[in-house]
Amino acid sequence: MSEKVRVRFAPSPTGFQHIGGLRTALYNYLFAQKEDGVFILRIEDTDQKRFVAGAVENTIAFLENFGMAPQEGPKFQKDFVNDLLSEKYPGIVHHGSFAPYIQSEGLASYQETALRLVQENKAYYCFCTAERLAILHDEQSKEKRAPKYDRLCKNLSALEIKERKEKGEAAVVRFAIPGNRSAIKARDLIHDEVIFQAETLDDFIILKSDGYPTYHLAHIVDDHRMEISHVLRAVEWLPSLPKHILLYEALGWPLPFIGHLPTILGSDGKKKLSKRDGDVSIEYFEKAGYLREALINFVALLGWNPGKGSTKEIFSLSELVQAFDFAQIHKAGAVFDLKKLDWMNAQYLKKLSIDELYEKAIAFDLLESEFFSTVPAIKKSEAFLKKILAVEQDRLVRLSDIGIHNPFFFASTLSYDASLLHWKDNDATMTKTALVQAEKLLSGLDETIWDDAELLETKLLEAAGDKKGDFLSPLRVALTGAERSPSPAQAVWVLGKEEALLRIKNAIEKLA
RNA sequence: GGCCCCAUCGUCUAUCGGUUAGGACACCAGGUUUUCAUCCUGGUAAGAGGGGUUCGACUCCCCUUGGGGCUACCA
Repeated sequence: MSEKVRVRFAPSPTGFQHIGGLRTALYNYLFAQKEDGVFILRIEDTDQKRFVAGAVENTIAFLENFGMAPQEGPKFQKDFVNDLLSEKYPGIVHHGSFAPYIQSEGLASYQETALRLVQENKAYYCFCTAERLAILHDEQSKEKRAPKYDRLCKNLSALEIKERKEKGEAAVVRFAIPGNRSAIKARDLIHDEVIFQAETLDDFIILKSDGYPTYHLAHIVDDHRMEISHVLRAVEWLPSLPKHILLYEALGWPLPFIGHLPTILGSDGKKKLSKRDGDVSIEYFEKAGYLREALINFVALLGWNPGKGSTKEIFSLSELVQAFDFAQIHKAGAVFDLKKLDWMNAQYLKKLSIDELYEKAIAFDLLESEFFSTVPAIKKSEAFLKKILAVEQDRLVRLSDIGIHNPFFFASTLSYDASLLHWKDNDATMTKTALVQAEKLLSGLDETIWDDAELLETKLLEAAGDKKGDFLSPLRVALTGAERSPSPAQAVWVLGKEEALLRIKNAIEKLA
């Protein structure tokens, strides 16, 4: 490949980024990095009706947050190159020498291209109303024929077109499917050769009556203008590939390499992932406590794998760049399995240092959660939280799990049934003996030992001897009041001398 | 209806004509452990069906079946 690799992620600003968008962006980014090419963001906002305010800003932030900042595209104002944007996108400018990167900012280029096709007799104006089209489609589907435009407007005279336009009749521009083709052969990076029947193709609209282009025209004009070398997009586009090929041919432009990515399916294993499968937005997963690194890693493996017999599954972004190769991209769709995401997220959480984990937790706004709203300030301190994190790290699946499984660490008083203190069939006397012994041991320990969880563990195990359950179980319950909890040594370490001893004393009183 | 795509354990997948079909998640059992979790060991579990091609097919071809996508002045 001698030509420079230039790829683009081209979402429309119709909502927030979702799992499928993350993967499309990721594969494009990985390929660009791998080939030392350019990764471009382009906004396809040619549908005025579906425009969602804030979506462009959200998309830019999304790519930056996930470490996939594009080299070219719309950017926040701080490092702009030129600012040709209308007031529709305040605070955003074009970054790169192929501006505009937002389609609504360059309508003239699509209109000129459409006009050129009309002049060359490869496209034509159509004045048919939505009503007529609906009736036509109804008739055709009743006769079980494929809905197809009947070309009523195809041979309108120049004069008639002029008159109707002057009368104010709305017109679209339709591409005229050439009649000299029986089949259209396409070469796909992932699907290899795909052959389409030309006779099934409709004279599709390339320019809408509001002057905006449709996707079909717009993306081709821009991919050509931006010298895009490879297009990696969702497989939903595969059926319209022959239209695009015909457009490229009519325009006399070379076709980029095109690959169609497999679907990401919902948990039912059938339909493509959608809102029906719970929220699929990236924001939802971030709020649920999944790490971006884990999300990237997980989504990368949905439809791709390193191949060559590799069993590696944990990949950093840079490792993905190294391993990426679209010869290994799958054709079949992949089910989004939340359980495996949970596992992967837990793996990432375990790898972090306590300081890193703490930073993630704070960035996650952990302390603003409902659980922490009732926690006293002293137990929201950095020192205390880091102890909690150290104890919980191996048990965490998501950041949102922090604290909630061990509420007793945050409570000021414990409420539990005294019978819980007894180890197996032990009676009250034995339990009391164990707790008194523990209290004696702990109150006699040197202050420095209290900061050392491992040493505390050693001391407690020493004292327990071969009667671990008899000694440690009552102590654990005395400290936590819970059937399940971290170990007594960890509980003692987290709570500190004063609170630990108080809880043991309360437990002894419960037995009296 | 038409067109197009797809098909290995429940799920993600390895295999690119010759393997006891491998790994991971999930699940089950056992071990470590004072409980929970982590961790370790083991186990259950797959080439949709039918034809070809071939000395030999999960692998190549065809058909069937099943699933999905597209079929808008949405992308």
